Parts: sequence; C-alpha cells; structure tokens
Amino acid sequence: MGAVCARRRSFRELQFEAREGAILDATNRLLADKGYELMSMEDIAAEVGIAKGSLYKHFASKETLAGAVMLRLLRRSREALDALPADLPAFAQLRALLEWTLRERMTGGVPHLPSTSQPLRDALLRNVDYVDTLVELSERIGGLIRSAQETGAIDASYREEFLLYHFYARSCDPTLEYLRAGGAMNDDEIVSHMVSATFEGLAR
Amino acid sequence: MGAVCARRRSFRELQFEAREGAILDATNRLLADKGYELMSMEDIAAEVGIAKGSLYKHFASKETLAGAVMLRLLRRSREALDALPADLPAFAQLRALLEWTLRERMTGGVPHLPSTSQPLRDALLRNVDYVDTLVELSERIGGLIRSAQETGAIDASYREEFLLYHFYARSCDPTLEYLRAGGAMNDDEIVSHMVSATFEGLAR
DNA sequence: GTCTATAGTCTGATAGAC
DNA sequence: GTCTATCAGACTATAGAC
Repeated sequence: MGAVCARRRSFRELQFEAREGAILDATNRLLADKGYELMSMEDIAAEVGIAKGSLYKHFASKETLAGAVMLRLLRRSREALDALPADLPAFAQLRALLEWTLRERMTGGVPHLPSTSQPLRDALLRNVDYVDTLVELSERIGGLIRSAQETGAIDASYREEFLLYHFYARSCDPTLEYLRAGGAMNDDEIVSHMVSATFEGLAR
Repeated sequence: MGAVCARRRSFRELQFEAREGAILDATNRLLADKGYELMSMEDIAAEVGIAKGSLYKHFASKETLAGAVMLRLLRRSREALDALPADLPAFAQLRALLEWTLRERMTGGVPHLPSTSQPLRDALLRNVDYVDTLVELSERIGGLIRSAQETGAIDASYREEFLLYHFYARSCDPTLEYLRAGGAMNDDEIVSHMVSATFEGLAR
C-alpha cells in the first residue's frame, strides 16, 4: 500500500504483512504440488498454520488468492528479465529467461499459465493487473524474438506468434516434473537438456 | 470383448455396443474440450443423448470411462506407428508419429497423458491395460530413439530418458490449442511449426 | 435421489498487543 | 486491564459422482 510512509507500522500490522507473504508462499507450493482444483482453502490454512477464516481477511476468494500468486510470479519473471545484462544478445536473453523460469520451478515455483485448470485461467484473464503484466512481459519477449530473428539467431521462417506461445509452453513444460519424479537426472541436467532441446532441437 | 464368436448378436446387443462407441466418442470430445475435472457425467449423457444413469451400465465410474478413452487413443497410436513403412529411418518415423498425434488432436483428439488432472493420471496408472499398452508403446519409441541416436540423426548427448518424456510432452503440447484459438495460423502451419521446432529447434 | 467435498460465512472463546 | 484480531469449528449452499 501507499503506507510506506512516516508512521512506524505496529507489530500487528507487520505480522499481518508477514502472514500475507506466508500465505502466498504456501499457496504457491500447493499450487505447484496439487494444482488449483485439488488445493482446498483448508489445505492452505493448515500449511500456513492459521484458521481458514483468516485467509479471507487477506484474500476475498480462492481465485483472488491464486491470482495474487500468479501475478507475483509474473512480476518476478519480468524482474529477472530486467536483471539480465543489457548488452546480451536477444537470443542469449531468451535462453537465460527460459533457464531462469525452469530453475524457479525446480525450487517449488508454479508454471506460468497453469494450463491445468480452466476456471483458474478464466479468473486470471479477468484479473486486470495480471493481464496487464502478462501483456507487458509478452511484448518484451516478442521484441527479443523479433530481434533474434533479424540477426538470424532464430530461424526467420517461424511466425512470431508461434514462437511466443512456444516459449511460454516451454516454460511450463511438464517434462520437468516427469524427469524429476523419475529421479535419474539431476536438476542441472534436466534444465540444460530442456533449454537446448528448445533452442537447438534434437537433430544433429 | 472375446465375443466376436459364432452367435449372431441380437439387436439389443448391437445397440448396446453402438452406444458404447458413442459414449467413448462423446467423452473423447468433452475431454479434449473441457478437460477431465470440468467434464461432468451429465455433460457426457447430454452429449450422447442418454440418461445419466445409463452411463453406469457401460462404465463403472468416471475414471473407468476416461481410462477407456485414453486406452483407445494409445492403441490407435500404436497402430499408426505400425502402419508406417518399415524401411523408414527411425528419425523419420518419430517425426511422422509426432505429426500423426498432432493431427489427431486437431480433429478433436485428447492429448496423451493429460497432465491437466492429477486424479485422472493416478487412475490411469492404476489401470493395468493402460499401463501395459503405454509401456509397450514407450519401448517401441525408445527403440526408435536409440536407433536415431546411433545413426547420428539425434544428438547422442541427450539422455534416452529425457528424449522419451520430451517426445510425449511434445505430443501433448498446449501450444496447439493456443495457436488454434488465436486463429492466425491454419492447422497445417501449426503442425509443421511444432514438428520442426521439436526436431530442428529454433536456432539457425 | 443420496452422499460427499469444499467454497465461503459466522460466532463465541481466547491470547496477546497496546 | 481493555480491546481486537485470530482461532476452532459449526454451518450454508452448491456442485457433482454415483
């Protein structure tokens, strides 16, 4: 809120904010773990260690809560993109962003655009903040794609539209979870395989 | 069933079988369209034009029904693989199989391994027929992968395990639906973009 | 029609910040 | 000591499997 102002926040207020963070973290975890439908508000409350009713002091509904988690993820992705060295070529930036996203998922993050639940997707698309941030991020990525195609790093015969969706889909690729569950490969191997399969393909 | 035997089946029996096919088709359509959770048994009954209770004369539960649909898809995939010219190189067979699967989805098919629903996935993995057929298909595909790596068509530095999961994930890639909903590309373009992104990657 | 699951609401009791 | 946020959990309403 605007209240990062003069007055020192009371202990209660600080606690409230801390709890909000804990709720977002727990929801993130459960969302990544069980998916939207299977995650109940009681699960979340139990995970945080608060009463179910208290959740509703922070978020008006399950959709609102999940939206807040997804928005936070989107913002973090944009920050990760901003943090890349500005002189990095577009192709390398795309590679780095995909790698960042996959590593984020490795540490318990939710995939962007969880295709797992239509109701959640619909709710997100009704969430103005979410859509704005998504559009903004997509424009940044679209710019990188165009730039990589101009320099010939990415094949110019692919449509930009395809490349954008493809990039998001690779960020959410379930191969990550499958391989992880399989247990035969470590995290670094999984990420590097996935990134190079995306950019260099399988053929040699 | 084993009953493709001597006795001519009665009208009732024929009708029963025909209805079973109609149920599978309807479920397939709804599953592809709305996903497992959002597809209610009522939806299916309405789509077939029968009473909800009649569904349970054919399938004991929603899971059983969805399992039957998925098993049918798996069998068809294996038949498609068998139908390929035997002298086609392994790499080309993999390409052709992915293309077949994507085209199947274009005409209303469900993705294999619908990652969209944990309960469904769990139910499938408890279904012996399904798992057997999946294992068998996976061994066939695994063989093609090894063979393509030996001839150098696929980069030998990828782990076979990764390649197998990756291949299944590409068969189920939601990019197909996103692009289709976008409407800017036709079906052939979408399939060819997706296949070549998988095998040749994006880089040039 | 029955039964279960769960989103979301409400209340009286209580701990602990002030 | 007062006051208020939070707690446990009962409760309603709805959806959907069977």
